[in-house]
Amino acid sequence: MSDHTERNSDSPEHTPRDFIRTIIAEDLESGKHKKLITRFPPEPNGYLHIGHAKSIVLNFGVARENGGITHLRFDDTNPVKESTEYTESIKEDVRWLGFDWGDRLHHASDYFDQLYAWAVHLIKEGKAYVDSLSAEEIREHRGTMTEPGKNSPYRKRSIEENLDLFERMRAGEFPDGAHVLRAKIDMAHPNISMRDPAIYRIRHISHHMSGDKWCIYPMYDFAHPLSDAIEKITHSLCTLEFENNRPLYNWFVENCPVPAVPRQIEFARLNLSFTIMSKRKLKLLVDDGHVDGWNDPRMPTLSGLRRRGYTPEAIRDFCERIGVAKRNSVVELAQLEFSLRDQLNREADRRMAVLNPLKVVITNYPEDQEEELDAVNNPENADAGSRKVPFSRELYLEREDFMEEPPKKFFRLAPGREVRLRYAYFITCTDVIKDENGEIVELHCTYDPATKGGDSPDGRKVKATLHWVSAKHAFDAEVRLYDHLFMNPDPEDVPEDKNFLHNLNPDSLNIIEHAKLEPSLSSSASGYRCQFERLGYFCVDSRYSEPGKPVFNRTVTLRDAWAKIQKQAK
RNA sequence: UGGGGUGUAGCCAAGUGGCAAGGCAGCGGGUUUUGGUCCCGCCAUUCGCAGGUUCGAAUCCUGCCACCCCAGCCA
Repeated sequence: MSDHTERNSDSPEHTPRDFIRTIIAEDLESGKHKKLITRFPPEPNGYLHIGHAKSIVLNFGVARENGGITHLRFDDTNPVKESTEYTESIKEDVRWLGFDWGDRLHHASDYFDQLYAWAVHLIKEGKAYVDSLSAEEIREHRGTMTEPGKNSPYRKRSIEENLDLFERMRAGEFPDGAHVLRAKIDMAHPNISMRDPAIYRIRHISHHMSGDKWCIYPMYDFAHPLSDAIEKITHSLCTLEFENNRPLYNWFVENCPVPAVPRQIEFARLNLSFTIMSKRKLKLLVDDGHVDGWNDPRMPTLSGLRRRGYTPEAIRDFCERIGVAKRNSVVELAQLEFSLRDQLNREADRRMAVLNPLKVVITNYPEDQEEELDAVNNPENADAGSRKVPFSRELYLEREDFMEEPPKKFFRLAPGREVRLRYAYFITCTDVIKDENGEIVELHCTYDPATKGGDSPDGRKVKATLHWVSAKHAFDAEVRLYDHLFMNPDPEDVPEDKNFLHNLNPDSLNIIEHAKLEPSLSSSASGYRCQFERLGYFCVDSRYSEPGKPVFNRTVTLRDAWAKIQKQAK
């Protein structure tokens, strides 16, 4: 099944980490089930997002831990909204996340014949009937949350008539909406989903899998439990909003001659601060051009996170850390970013890049001299080795790393102050060159040749180490900086007359067209990830990059104590 | 106002009658050629509220309050 490195697989399997694992452990221990089978059942009507990742990690994870298996099953019972474009993206995303369903790829549509047979079975048992009321009339008969519903006048049709009508529905004799097959349960049931729910509707539309074979399609409430039963799913894990449907789920399983009895267990779906998870709303962002597409790096879709530079390991780690419970909750985005940085810190190579360049001339460095300095690739991983970085008389430093009148807690470069250039030399600022508007255009500094490599033989200290790039050797590239797509931690928190679009962050994308990168970055391939020292983790964008002309996305910033100090000062 | 759920720190989350795990965030300190990482320390006398049972209650009982879900021929 999963072939990724199992960082957490050493966790004591005998101590369940959540209520679902506790239930499963009991069922396995009691012998109720000999083998665990779970399933991930997406409807192919959109792209997968980080919320789906929680479900995927849970379903595949719990099976793996217990020597069980997981099916990937497309819940494709509504051809009006589904397509193969979505099934393909879903398979790609599940694979990317690191999970393998093997030969267990299924579709609810694979079971249409069996489902139809069981619908006929229910009719024969007097437990289903064809209703010919209009959709609106059915709604009127349903009652309300506090009042019972009323029986449809068609509820007492004979079994023979129901059989005939249902067969003709299937044969295409009726237009959409003319009839519907309903389970005969109890129109006065306090649980509205038990008030004779529809189980088949007429839809003259071809299906992405079954083509034009059918013009009637089963409803979720009917198809899902029975598909689970057909596949002998032992534990059917879904989100809280289906809790109301569980009695119905069980009713179908109990009233059809199924080969196994699955158990539905509900858990809270993932909510993330500064993020929306609704497929409908994400689609709106795409359709209205607020983002670049489903895989825009600011989107919470798996394809968006992937393009942004997130790793599957980090997403899995996040899903494992947040746990599984029944209480509605909103996880802070910082939690996701922690898992990301945790991995990238260990694995990403370091590089130097200057986003907002300020020219610096080392006045006592020989005009035509150049040298190659050794730079460690990853201080967290000696195996990553080192590289050479060119140094010369003219350099670029980050503008924010110099202040003419530094406040007390600023310990980077300032007039007369000495700092270290990473892997290079100590330099001291001697002059500040300004243009006619008083803007700083250049700095003059001197270097101490004895500090080559960054160590001072006399043991003197500097309070800051800055990243830099040799001007002559710098490689120009576009760098895209991302911020929260929404300004409010709760995007839905808006004034009376507004919707979530009101909270869109106008500064969620900041494009730097000419960042100065160290030359080793010029040949970076799409998807390449590294840390730009002191700035954050970046990756080569898969959409805008061209051979020899990489465009970088900022995946996430580094934690920044100085930024925190500045923020507090305000 | 019917039914189904859920309330433990700023955010997640264990805990199931024996004296409030862990993570994130935050704060303080140490190390550091990234103001990163790492390390150390602090961060709930109290578990939605009020009663009750008990030697002992976040855990059991009663009542109340708050929030979420359900009236698709969506899933």
